[in-house]
Amino acid sequence: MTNIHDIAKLAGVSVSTVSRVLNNYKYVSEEKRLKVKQIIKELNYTPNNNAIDLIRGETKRIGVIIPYNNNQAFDQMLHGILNKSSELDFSVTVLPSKYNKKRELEYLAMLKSKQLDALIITSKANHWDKIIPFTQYGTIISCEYTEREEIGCAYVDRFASYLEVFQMLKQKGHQRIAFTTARGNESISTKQTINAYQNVIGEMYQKFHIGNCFCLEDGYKAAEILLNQKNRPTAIYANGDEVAGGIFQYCQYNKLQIPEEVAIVGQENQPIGEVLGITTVNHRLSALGAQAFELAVNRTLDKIEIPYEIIQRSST
Amino acid sequence: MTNIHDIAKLAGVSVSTVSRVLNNYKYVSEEKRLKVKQIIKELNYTPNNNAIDLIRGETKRIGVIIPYNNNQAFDQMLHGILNKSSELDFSVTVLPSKYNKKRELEYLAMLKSKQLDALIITSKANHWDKIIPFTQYGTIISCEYTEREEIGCAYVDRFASYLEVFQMLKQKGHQRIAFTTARGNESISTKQTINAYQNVIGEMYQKFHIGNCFCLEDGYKAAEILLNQKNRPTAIYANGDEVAGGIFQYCQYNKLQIPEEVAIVGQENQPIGEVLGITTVNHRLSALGAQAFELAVNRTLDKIEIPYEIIQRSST
DNA sequence: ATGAAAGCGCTAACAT
DNA sequence: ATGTTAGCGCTTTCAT
Repeated sequence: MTNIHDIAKLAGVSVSTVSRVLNNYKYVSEEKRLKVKQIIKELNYTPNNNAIDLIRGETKRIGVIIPYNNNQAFDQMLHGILNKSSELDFSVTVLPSKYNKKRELEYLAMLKSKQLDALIITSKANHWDKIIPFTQYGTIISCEYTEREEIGCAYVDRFASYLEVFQMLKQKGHQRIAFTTARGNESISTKQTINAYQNVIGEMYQKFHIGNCFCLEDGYKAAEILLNQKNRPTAIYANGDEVAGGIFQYCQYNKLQIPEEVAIVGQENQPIGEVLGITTVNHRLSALGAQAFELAVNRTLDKIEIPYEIIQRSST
Repeated sequence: MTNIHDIAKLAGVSVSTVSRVLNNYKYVSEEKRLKVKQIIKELNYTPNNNAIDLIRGETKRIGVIIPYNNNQAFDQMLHGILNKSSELDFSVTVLPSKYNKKRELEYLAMLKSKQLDALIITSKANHWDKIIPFTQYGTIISCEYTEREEIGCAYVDRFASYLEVFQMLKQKGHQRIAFTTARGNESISTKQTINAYQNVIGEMYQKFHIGNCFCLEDGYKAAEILLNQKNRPTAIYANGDEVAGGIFQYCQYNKLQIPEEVAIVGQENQPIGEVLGITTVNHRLSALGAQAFELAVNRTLDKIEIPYEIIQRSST
């Protein structure tokens, strides 16, 4: 492997001069600059980035913790992040956590071991108290709101969006409203959904909440359970358009009129929802990811809210 | 920043002993090992990975070049890769190319500058001749078949799958078959599709080929163009289930019976296709990605074929 | 404008 | 079993 010393020797200059040429410093005579460039080209030399990272103490690399890597919501965030990374000169390393606390901490430790300049947490398993200490080693940006001032965040006011959906449904005359969520009660968004439900509808009715819904099939099964109850719900708020699609499919298969017999609302404005005419809440997760990435690159700890929008379609 | 020397000094040993403890070497007395570990804990010390990467000459990091980061097909490959990366102890850096040749070469140069141990190319813009030279700096794995023996690949026999679809359609009595593709004629899969078409149907009829189709909306527009011709096609082979979904939507909106008036075939077995009952070709892109990742990690240049499957549904 | 030299933080060959 | 030391390949003072 040819290195900076080889170049220096062959160009008849010192390593510092080569380094200056490499980094476009001024104060190098045009003559030597040209000579060095020529040798570099001849030897097809490229500097070793690990040495540069070591000495500079930064890598221009940003990590993104993603719990599931086949989930629409996190995919959207990742898309936003990746788009932004093309513009800025940073590369992104994707870190799948599956909400494993230990693994998540290992990823955080990558800040400490200088492998990452910053870390974007799309969703976390550990408590903030476990995470905050790592902010001394690099910027940490969250895609969920937190008051902790050591953490920057790009977030959407999910509680407000949940509230609005339940209110909209109630206004349309629905009294028995069910909903699905991804993780169980340990997740913030599940808590917020339940909270919003109680706020608008009142007492929580356990049989109208199905957890662990991620994909189409989960939605289908959820619908099966929900709609086979004696006093079945007249509206279902799904935690994603794919899940909503599964519910839609179940209704279609069982000849349940939408929205007359069952109204459906999804989330994230996916093509599947568009094609089925499912009312949805667009949380603009791609824009959120892009914003998070900008915060990470600029090492800014601002709290930036991304506005959501409800898209009315024929399913409500 | 505390480093290995600090630990050595405080533990009353040499740096090599600390290094040995760090790397779980034998031949360290239990006494010193304990002492070192204690000091490490006390100082909350973590080795600087850049120094390790520099000296070892490898990073345990694999790059993945992805042309579009909001495309079902590439998303699936990425999912497969990411899943595999959780098992193996490698991290993955995602490199969005948008088929920009210069950018793609910059990514390849990351092998040379030691930022990456290996590179997975899901789809490329440059000619192999431009890419091959970089194989001397690291393993390069392609997700498309190539005869070049310097390149390992995990691939699906797309030509065979295209052939089979056209044959299946022909057998069902279709004579006017149209199809959509992503990129134009510069892409391999477009060429293969056309090739298969000619092989089964005969002379290529330009008006039955719509390029630049990526999403639902593109499919809708393609259907609009295709189905408004005097001698319109009776079957459309879409280059993805989302595009197929757009075609489906157009047909539904315009009261065209599926499959009686228009048969539709998609690709990649996405939820949207499942819910709409669209016949599809599952190219098992996720498995393909996982396989590519394994090849990359093991620095193996094998050519491994992933079998595809055709899933018959009500749209044909 | 240019070069010498001191690191950056670590591993590993060599010696003991 | 442990320590000494020479790098890995680069940047950056500090002289000149």
